[in-house]
Amino acid sequence: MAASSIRARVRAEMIDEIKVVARRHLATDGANLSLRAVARDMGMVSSAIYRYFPSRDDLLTALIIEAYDALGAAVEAADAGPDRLDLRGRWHAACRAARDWALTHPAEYALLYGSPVPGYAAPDDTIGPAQRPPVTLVGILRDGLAAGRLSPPPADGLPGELRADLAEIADAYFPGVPEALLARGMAGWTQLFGLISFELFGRINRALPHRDAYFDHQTALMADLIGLPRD
Amino acid sequence: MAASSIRARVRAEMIDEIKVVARRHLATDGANLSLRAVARDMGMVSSAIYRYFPSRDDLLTALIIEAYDALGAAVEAADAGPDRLDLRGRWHAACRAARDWALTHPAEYALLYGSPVPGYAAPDDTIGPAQRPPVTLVGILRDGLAAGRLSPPPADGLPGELRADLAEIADAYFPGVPEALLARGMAGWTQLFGLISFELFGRINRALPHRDAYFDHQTALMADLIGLPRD
DNA sequence: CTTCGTCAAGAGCAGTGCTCTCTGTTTTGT
DNA sequence: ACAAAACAGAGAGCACTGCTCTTGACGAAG
Repeated sequence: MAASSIRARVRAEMIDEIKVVARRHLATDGANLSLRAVARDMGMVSSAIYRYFPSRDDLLTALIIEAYDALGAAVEAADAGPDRLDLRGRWHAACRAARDWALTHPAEYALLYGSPVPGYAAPDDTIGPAQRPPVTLVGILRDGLAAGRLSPPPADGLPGELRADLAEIADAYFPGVPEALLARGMAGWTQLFGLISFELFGRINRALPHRDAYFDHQTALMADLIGLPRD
Repeated sequence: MAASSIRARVRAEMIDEIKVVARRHLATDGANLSLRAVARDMGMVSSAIYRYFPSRDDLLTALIIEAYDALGAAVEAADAGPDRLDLRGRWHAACRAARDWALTHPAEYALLYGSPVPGYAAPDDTIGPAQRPPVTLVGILRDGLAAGRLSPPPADGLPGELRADLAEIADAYFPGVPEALLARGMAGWTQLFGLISFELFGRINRALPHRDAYFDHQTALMADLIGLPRD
């Protein structure tokens, strides 16, 4: 058993090293990760990698899950910083953390939120980690509502079918959050994703050198839309 | 000269057919376009393609430019439908047109707004067509401002440096549009892009079957943020 | 009628993911 | 303790990719 675990430990270390090298390749060479190049860097032959990952897609999936978790952890840690009642402070901290992580890990961000690879379908293991950032954001709204520092927006503009969809999501992840507020929270999350993607994928105007200020202003606009108090 | 132009015409038709076949491959097989497969479909050998396009990236660039123009034309046509003073009608029409185009041309949309290919840098020819949708959207705000149906938002929250950046963009594309309003317009454009990307790239909640209603509600929220009158 | 530019084909290079077979080592069951 | 089974890595090979270079044929221009 102890002898078995030494083999298992070597194997686990091998898997880790493959992921580290693969992540390095991802950062330098971009999204088209080459198994052979990873193997070359490790002094192995390409077919040996298949002892540890059944296919290239499985290696990518492992990297994706870890990236989701890293992003989620960064956002959660930032949200945990300010006072619980400082809703705007938490909002900005969480948004900035997501952007900072994306800017320091552009290739991994592209892996998560870029165009999906045609043949590749993200397995179910990814959906849990993927939801950590939006759950954190809407959590800020939930806390604000509970503390009475946030009034739910009018729900009159919501069609019934959409309201039912949103209620289902709220039941699963955010019990007690009214549908209209949830919709606004999702709008904030969509905007955050759009802002980061525009900046990272280079579609943003070149004539916008002060990107930090632009980002902060746009996230503040969304905080206004959601109704976070200024205090 | 006439004989020369017959040769040139055949050449132009050849280029067109390559692009048509390539677009078909793009739609079925996804983003990794294979030159050899295109050549095979045309009954040619792969090296013959290089008579017409110096590289695969150049072929992709041609497709990208045409896709930008198609999307831009769709958005502009939709915007031209409603009465000029029906700002909200124009806004929704333009947003829906962008989404419809993306849903019917997912691979081309991914080419435009997905993760950039590592080695590939979009040439300058693309930035003109790429700006047609946002120019159209902000044009709605400009018209509303000129007609007095839209009041510019307060500019007190804008840092000076950001204000200068926005003023430069406004001078180049939207003369007369105040900085704070331009920022809101860009927020709307970012949100539109984020909404479409989330839906198309599958990151949207599976538990949201009524996507049309969701999309309309989210774009209406942005119209509220911008200050488009309800009437 | 010859010359020259264009076109398509073919071979070939370096690279890719992946499979299969072979050898050597390590762990496991008796 | 020893044989059996599992595992790790190497190597060859398949089908595919983008791209280059050379060769031969054809049509337009002088």
